Amino acid sequence: MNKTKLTLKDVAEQIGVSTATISNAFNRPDQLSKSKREEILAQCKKIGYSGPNKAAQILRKGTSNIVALVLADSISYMVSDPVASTFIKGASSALQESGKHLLLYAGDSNSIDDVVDFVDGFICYGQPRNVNLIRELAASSKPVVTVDFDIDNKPSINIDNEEAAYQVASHALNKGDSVAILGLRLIDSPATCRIYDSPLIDVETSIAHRRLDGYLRAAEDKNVAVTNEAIWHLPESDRHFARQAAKEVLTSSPRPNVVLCMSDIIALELLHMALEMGIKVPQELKITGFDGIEEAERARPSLTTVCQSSSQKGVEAAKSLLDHVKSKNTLPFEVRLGETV
Amino acid sequence: MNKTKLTLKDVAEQIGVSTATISNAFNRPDQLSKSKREEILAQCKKIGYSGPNKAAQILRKGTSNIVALVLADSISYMVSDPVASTFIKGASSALQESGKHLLLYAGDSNSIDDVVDFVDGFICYGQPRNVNLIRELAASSKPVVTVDFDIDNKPSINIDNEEAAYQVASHALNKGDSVAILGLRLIDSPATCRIYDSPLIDVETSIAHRRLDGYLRAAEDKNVAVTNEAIWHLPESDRHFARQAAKEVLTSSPRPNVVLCMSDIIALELLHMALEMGIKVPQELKITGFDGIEEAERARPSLTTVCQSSSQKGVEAAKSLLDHVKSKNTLPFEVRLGETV
DNA sequence: ATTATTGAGTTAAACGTTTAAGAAGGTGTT
DNA sequence: AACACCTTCTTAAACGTTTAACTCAATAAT
Repeated sequence: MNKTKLTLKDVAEQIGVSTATISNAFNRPDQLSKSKREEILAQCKKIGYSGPNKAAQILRKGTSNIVALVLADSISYMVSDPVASTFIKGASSALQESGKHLLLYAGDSNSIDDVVDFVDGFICYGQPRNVNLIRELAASSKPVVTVDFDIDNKPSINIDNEEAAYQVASHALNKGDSVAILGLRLIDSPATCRIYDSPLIDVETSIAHRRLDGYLRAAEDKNVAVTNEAIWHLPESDRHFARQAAKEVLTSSPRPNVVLCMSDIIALELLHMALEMGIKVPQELKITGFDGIEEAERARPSLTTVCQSSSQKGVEAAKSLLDHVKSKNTLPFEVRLGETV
Repeated sequence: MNKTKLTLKDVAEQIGVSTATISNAFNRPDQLSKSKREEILAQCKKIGYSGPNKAAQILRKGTSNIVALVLADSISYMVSDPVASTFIKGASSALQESGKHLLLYAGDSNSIDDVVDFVDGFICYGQPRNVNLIRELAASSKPVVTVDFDIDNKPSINIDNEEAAYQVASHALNKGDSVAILGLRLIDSPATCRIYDSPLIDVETSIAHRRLDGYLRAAEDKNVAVTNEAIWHLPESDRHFARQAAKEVLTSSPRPNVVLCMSDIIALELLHMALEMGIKVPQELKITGFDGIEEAERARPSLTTVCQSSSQKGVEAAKSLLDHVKSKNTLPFEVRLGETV
């Protein structure tokens, strides 16, 4: 309740020891006799000194216990997307266990240099709109781990998207012969559209392209032709974008009998619209999703999809950052056969 | 690309001016001739100095541009709850506009003192498990704004929960005569249960109690008796807790024909279970929710509920913090009549 | 009895800035 | 010509810690 905040120096004077001793009492118990330490700590409590100022510690120690979570999109989007928010869950709980704090950072802002000086590391989640921004981080001396994309050989957490896409597509294509693909962020367009011959973006780093590769390999294996007119681009895994794409796909003629969707959100929206239109699933239309969110399992008919544990990804990302493990980390996935194929 | 990070001092020496001048070039353009400033900035860019170290700035200036969002529950829960995550959306976008960063802080951890030294302020969202922790913050010199609860006369963002509850309950009670209430965090129990005569918690601060007051006033006005056996406590607005409570309510005899739920998540779960059991809504059972989430509008029959804008709450909370507005801020709400009453 | 070794604490130099106060020179007023 | 007044820049003291290097006894080893 004092007017001005107590400093370590004040406290040292009052107790009658050096500042180093106070500091050690809080940070390095081995540098001190046990009795003195306890005495000091007790005195501090009495005086009302709650420990060394963190801002000063950050400067002096060069470490803050703060980890930045750099999200590809706006925080808005990320927090509403079940996959992303589950990831945040996992990451935050793992970090919290290690006493780290989580700074939420939206990749669509450009003030990352505001924090790079004091943050302990970066977890970069999801294909960023601006790859260069991440490259900048990677060039800093701070540890970086990427999730759901790959960059500059930094440690990264991912599943084998190509193989997962291949497997789930293969199931659907067993019983279908004309296919459409609802893809995610394949080209540079803010709206839902067919990709036609627009140039694909971020082909080396993005999981969307790994999934596309898998779909196409499956199609090839089954001798199903896929033209660019059967491939849609959605700028985000969002209900509204999905709804529009679903409408376009379902009203296109000839209507495909297999639709491969790069997220469950998209697939579910397609499923609902198909049912509204009286299309029988899976008899007339086979649908696959991606991610394995809860809602996909609850849906009727239940969705066929690739299950991956977003929260585990979060945990692994945090661990990887904290342990400075430099290796690539490929997590397992599982195809869940629902009633939509 | 230098081995060791450049400091402002290094740069000053290289350019041949004082450190103050460099600092002013970055922070106080008015202290400098325009030409000199531009020259310095250009030189800095060339040398590879990206600006004053933020950790040092935080210590010296005593401000960090970081705002802590203190969540009542675990980050896990908050991020999955549509209401909370929408709030985070709003808050984060408003903060971002002002160049502030968002530190996510889970109220169930106890390391708040780790950040109190350098954070610029606190937004406290939702009735905290540990009110004393928030009191501690309130006692610090940093600005605090609370949302969805009230403490120590700090600025707070809220709707008139009592009135809102009263209004929505009144609609339902027009056509019903026996009532149950599915409440949120009314007593100190980690499980779903009737409250019977357990002592209510946080009666002065919690919105759950304001809502309960509203429900009870409405019931009184309609001459409907409400015993404590008709009031359930749920520890969280979670599907699983809701499911259990729904089951208990729907199988209790006599079964109430009005159920007032303190969140849409709870109400929706009740609705689904009722439909599964073949109970006709609203003919045999009237249901009201609270919050006005998207899913409530999409449901069939659509939910009757109190609509409040969580994202606007977020924006207002951020503004209130940034502008140091000390006044209480009561936001509007709106009762949306769905097909469930 | 001398020399190492250890334990407990202190001294003082960082960490990288910001900013009040001051100096030097130029411009305008009387 | 003397004075006040800007403008532009510099000096140096904070901001609140941590930690390597040092001192001083006391204990152990030879």
